[in-house]
Amino acid sequence: MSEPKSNERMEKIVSLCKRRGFIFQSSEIYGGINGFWDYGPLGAELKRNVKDYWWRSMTQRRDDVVGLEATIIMHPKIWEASGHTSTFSDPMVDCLLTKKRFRADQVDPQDGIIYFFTGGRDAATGKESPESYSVLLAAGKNPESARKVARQFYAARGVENAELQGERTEAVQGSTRYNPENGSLLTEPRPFNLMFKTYVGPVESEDNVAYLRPETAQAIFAQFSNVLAVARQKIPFGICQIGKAFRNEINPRNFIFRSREFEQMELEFFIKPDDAAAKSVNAGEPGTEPTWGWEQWHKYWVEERVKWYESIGLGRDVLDFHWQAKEELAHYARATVDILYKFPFGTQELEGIAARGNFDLSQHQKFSGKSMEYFDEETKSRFIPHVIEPSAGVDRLILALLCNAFNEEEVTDEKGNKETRVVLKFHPRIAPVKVGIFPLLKNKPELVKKALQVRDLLRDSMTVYYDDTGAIGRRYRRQDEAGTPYGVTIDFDTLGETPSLADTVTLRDRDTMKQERMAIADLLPFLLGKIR
RNA sequence: GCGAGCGUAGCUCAGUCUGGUAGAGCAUCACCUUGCCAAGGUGAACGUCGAGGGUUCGAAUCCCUUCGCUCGCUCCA
Repeated sequence: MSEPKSNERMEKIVSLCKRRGFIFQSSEIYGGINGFWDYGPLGAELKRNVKDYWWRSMTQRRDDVVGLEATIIMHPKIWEASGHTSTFSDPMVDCLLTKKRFRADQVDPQDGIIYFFTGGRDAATGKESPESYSVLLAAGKNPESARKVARQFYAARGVENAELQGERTEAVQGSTRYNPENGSLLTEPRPFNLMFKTYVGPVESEDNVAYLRPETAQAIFAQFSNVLAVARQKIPFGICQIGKAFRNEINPRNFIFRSREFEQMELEFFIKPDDAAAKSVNAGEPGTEPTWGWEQWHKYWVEERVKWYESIGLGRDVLDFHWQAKEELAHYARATVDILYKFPFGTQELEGIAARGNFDLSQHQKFSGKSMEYFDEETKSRFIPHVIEPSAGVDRLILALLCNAFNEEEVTDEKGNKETRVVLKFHPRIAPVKVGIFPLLKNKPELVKKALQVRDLLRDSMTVYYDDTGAIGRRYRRQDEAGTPYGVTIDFDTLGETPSLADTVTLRDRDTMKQERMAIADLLPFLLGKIR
């Protein structure tokens, strides 16, 4: 079985994250807090690189996307319009026998006879349970099967072979209080609100309830008109945002994969409805973007996003794709593609690319009373734009990058001993530290001086890590675990011991462990070429 | 939220059954030594044994509560 192995791999990754300062548990000195994680020195750099690169790719390098940075707490009506207030607080019920959980509104109504019991008692041991319980039995079925379920219920409470107390029956129609699978009574419906609630202002009253946003998308819709008015953009165009979002998850799992406070990178790309696009002047010429319908735009963004993942080292071989079936789609979506990564704990979603129709803008128009219509000069038509939404989770992407980079290699040293080299093979674009700078020996001031000069030469352009402690091999390995793609060593040849090699250094490649000599003057252009 | 397992140094773990006041390896830091892949030597620092309470002359060890982590179920609009 590969199951224990993958857990072992995950444990090694979690351990490395802590040991090297990528990720710590939040509030650890107080025992931690479930579902919250902090990024340490290397993790903070890694995350910043990922977000910066996304931002550059999505907006700075494009003409048709602009940015937004909105607040986390917004007007509570936003969540009514989006549907979060109702759908994010489904009452849940649990089966008292099997503990299986249902959404209260999804329990099928049933008819039949309810068998009530006031308790169970074991005549042999004298043990008893005074808990009342009931079972719903479909009409015409054997009453013994209801009693059997009840005896299981009392057995689970420590009363074996219970004699059932106080049996009585009652016919019902359309009850949703019983588990359709076994007839057992369910718990009372309990609300599960996944939005974090707070109060704006000092008084905690129902009038000033507010929520921490459960997604960043709604802020973009809410500010659509303002951005449209100032950005000098014509549809199709997009608004993107990076920011924190909060969900009071019932059960956070898998390290930082599902946490209660997390960060999203979202684009809302606004397009013409298909009928408006069809009226465009270039209609009939395939591939002319203003005429594209939603399906073409949806495919376009899936492809763009996959290329982006490839450009930071997550190739198609480690990704997977899931085109959601009609019945899986959320209420707002016409189509959704999930981009998944093959994590050690299973293949899980990194990003969802949804075609949302005009659901969100229509809802905000309805709830706010403000028009969300766009006037298209070209076709002289007025419409509420439709939207394609690529929405990625930053933290789960970080986890995917860590899992993908994590390698344990068998290496043989000069004495023939085998040992394990742990190396994080990050793409240089996102690696937290780009280059390590090492004087071969610390106790030779000329080497140290020269090394510090090289450090200063590179430091303005990238993250560098200067290290002069211990043996050179140890320093290389230390940077391997941090995922630093290059190591530069200043040796006696750099100082001119071999005149032809003066002012050259060795450049060590993390992945191949090979070294080449390079002139100091060539370092900066070479490294910039790799990390941009 | 339910069930099971786990929580001892930065990391990996021993010690818990059978109460007597905490250990190993690795890592870290300093100095010495260094000539390119975790070399060697000397020394140092690091734990109220997840937290709180109880039993006891005495608790890492027994009991209760709680928090956290892992797995299964559930949930993931």
